[in-house]
Amino acid sequence: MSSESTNHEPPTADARPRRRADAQRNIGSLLEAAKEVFASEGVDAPAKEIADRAGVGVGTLYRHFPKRSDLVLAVLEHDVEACVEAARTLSAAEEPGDALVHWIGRYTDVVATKRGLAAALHSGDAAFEGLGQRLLAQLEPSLAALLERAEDAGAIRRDVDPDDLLRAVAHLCAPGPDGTAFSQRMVRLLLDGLRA
Amino acid sequence: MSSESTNHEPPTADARPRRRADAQRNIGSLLEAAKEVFASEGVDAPAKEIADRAGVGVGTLYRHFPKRSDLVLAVLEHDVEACVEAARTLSAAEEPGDALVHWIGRYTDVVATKRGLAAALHSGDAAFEGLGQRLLAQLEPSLAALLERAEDAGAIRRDVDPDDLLRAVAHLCAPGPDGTAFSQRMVRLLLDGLRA
DNA sequence: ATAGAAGTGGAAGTACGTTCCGCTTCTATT
DNA sequence: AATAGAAGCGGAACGTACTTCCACTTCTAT
Repeated sequence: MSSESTNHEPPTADARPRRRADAQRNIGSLLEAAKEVFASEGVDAPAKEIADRAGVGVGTLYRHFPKRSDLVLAVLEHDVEACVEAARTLSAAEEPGDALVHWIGRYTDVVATKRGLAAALHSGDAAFEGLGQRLLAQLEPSLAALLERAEDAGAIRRDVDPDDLLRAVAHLCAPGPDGTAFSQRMVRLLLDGLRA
Repeated sequence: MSSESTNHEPPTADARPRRRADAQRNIGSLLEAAKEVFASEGVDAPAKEIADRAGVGVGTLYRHFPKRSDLVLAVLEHDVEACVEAARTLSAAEEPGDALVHWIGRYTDVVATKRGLAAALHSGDAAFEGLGQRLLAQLEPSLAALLERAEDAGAIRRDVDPDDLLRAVAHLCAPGPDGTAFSQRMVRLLLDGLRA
């Protein structure tokens, strides 16, 4: 909980001169508060809860993050970047098949760990409009590269779409009575279905 | 849309003397209305919508179906029974492996067709408490029988839990941009993972 | 120091779920 | 057919949450 390095641009990032210092501070507080609240109550926790914990009014929350999905995405940014990075690292360090499996495992963890994320992704709720698309857009290239490499190595079949796979895993990550164990089992089963 | 044959017992069915005729009629109207509304707006449609369409007050809806899951389950009853029946029929008529695949296909249709059902099942929303458990309880024996037969025939691996499979398929059935096509594709992939 | 832009907070409007209870309708009984 | 009491009904009332809006505050460039 120290650095606020990432420069945030919720809406269109363009010819903005600069952002007032207090606004920047509030955005930081909101992100921190949201991370905590999301972890303990899920991504559909009341807006007031987050605003209160951040010490700002709800208006400020909505100003910076008009849709719930903006906030979720911002909180997830770090995880998503880590996934993209991991794809590079794994691809360089492991066999094509292993790299793929390990990366999927990591992605599974990210989604399964965020309480209510999987449900939110497919709730159809307007507040989460586009969340799935945006996550997909960021991760699709990473997975596509891993898949292609595995295909070329003959480790997996050739008819699997990266978007499909990302969506499927996200679906399977809804929390159940036995924590993430169920998710892990099912994702493994799905991966078995991938083999050539 | 003609017969109201099924005798409904939302709560505990026991030493109830009888049910007033108008109440029985209202329950019928509510089920019919709910089926229509669920189909067009999803299982989390506003309660008033359903009550209005049935021509009753919201109080009446809540009296007969205290939790949303009671209503959903009642509407699904017919589909669930058809699934149970299909398990018997398919098991008698087809090869073990084929029977399993066809049955899963049918189950997939049932879940994928109900707008919002998959999302509701894992929303964690209190209103849907126990819905998953109850559906699982009704369908588990059917699938267990099919699985065992397929296992004995050497068609599939032996480490698959019927509950897991039912839950996994239900998860995969959340509606996406391409209708049920995605669900079907993913379930097929999962089934490929099942092979011995 | 100051003008004006940027940002803030929370009240107000909206929507929906759920409960509660006075009133209506049914049914068993005579 | 009349009637008493049980069963059921409707919808107003209340609570919770989302979202918008604008008078007011705070910041920053000059």
